[in-house]
Amino acid sequence: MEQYLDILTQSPLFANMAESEILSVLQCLGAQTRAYKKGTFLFHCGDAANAIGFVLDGCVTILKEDCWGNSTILSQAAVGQLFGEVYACLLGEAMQVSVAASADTQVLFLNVQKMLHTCSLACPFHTRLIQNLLSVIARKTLELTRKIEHLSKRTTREKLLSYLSAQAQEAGSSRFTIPFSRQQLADYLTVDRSAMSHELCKLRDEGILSFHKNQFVFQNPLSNFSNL
Amino acid sequence: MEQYLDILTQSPLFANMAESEILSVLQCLGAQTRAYKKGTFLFHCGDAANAIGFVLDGCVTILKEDCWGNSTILSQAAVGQLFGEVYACLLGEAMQVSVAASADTQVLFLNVQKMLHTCSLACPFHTRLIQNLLSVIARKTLELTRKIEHLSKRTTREKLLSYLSAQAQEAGSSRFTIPFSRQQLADYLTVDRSAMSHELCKLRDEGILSFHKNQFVFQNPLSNFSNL
DNA sequence: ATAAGTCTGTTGTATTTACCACAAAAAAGG
DNA sequence: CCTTTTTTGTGGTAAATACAACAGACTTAT
Repeated sequence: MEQYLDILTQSPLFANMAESEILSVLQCLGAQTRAYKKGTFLFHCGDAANAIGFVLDGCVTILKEDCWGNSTILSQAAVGQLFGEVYACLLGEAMQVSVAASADTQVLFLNVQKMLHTCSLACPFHTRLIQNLLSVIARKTLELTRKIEHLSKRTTREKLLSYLSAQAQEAGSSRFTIPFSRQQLADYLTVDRSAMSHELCKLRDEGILSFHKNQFVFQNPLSNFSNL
Repeated sequence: MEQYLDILTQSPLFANMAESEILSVLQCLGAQTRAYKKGTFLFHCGDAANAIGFVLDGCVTILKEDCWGNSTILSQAAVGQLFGEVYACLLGEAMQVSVAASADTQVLFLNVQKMLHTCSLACPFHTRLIQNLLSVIARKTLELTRKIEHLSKRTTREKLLSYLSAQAQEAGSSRFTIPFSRQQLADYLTVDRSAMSHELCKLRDEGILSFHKNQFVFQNPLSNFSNL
């Protein structure tokens, strides 16, 4: 496990924990590592997960199969990332997704029940770990909520303005940089890239904003970025 | 607090806890009740919340104000429901929403840090409470993820099929009932009601599904509802 | 039973979007 | 420096959507 310590320490799940504390808590949880060949399934839809998966090496794909057999890739978890953390916190909840190894993969499994119950008296790092887990899931919820806010808008224009406005608010300035390319932004907002590009240019021509690459500036002098 | 016990016991946050245990844990957390007049703000955008709000009486509105001053109602929390639980788990995270009382309201505040740290040795109900909190947030994440799956589809037809297919999977049958009226379903999928109604009838005319009120049946004999 | 109100399906039209193809600009690589 | 690849803006067209308006079915209240 020592070989993976640099990956573990960078994960928000082990934030504010020393290397020795991480190793100690892993031992205390009886965390298990398992290897999967590329293409094999870690979980099938309908399974009940009771452990968080931490990708130590390789990559896994989270995918969904609808009732016609079509499968869609929902997301991927690369080295250092978690998967199944939501289901692991919901005992008895059947997974509605499947997880497959998209490369030869090493996964560390962390049992949430043990995390909550085992030796909480003896091991002070437990509290930290639980707090980190809460933070990880809460942050995910926050991100999903924001995304839904944008996706809930009807038109491409409204989705764009909702996203850009939120980015400006977060930056606390009418000048801000976004972490997406045009195609990535279109994917995030689930709109057509060229239609989005078209809207962006219309907004520019209307004098509402200007942009250069990933840097945007809201022009409207009425914009109020104080926390009203 | 005893007068609110029937409300508390029904909340998932206090699931599997006896009335005496709930009272005990509230005392142990030093939970505070506060009253708000209709129309007053509990939190403003930019504030940092460190406690979960539990609505004992009345109702609160969670709303967002964009940088042009337009405000949108995101959701409401009625009696027995929680708000701010996500921000309370993310210490130092500035709220991007505001919370206002939409009626004269009584709110019980539960400090998450105390929940994680205080007297975890002495009070065995702490573990239960933490597990419940994890479950509440994890379930919310799950619901948001599902909604995003549907909203991410481009067309009304695809959104409908995504939602209905998921409902059928959940019911484990091609015959299932949905908890929405047409207007509520259109709002959930953020599409136009009449356009959605139109698509529904097209799907019916194409022999893909049939429906009566809120009861739907997928007709396609190829439908496979096993957990493949 | 009647009336008022709500929910749902239907239609037509203006608007918006997706999709395609393409060219200019930028970035990456040799 | 030139070539190759990627990214981005632009235009046209077919398709999908929003919007409004309305009629029939169904509910609820009187």
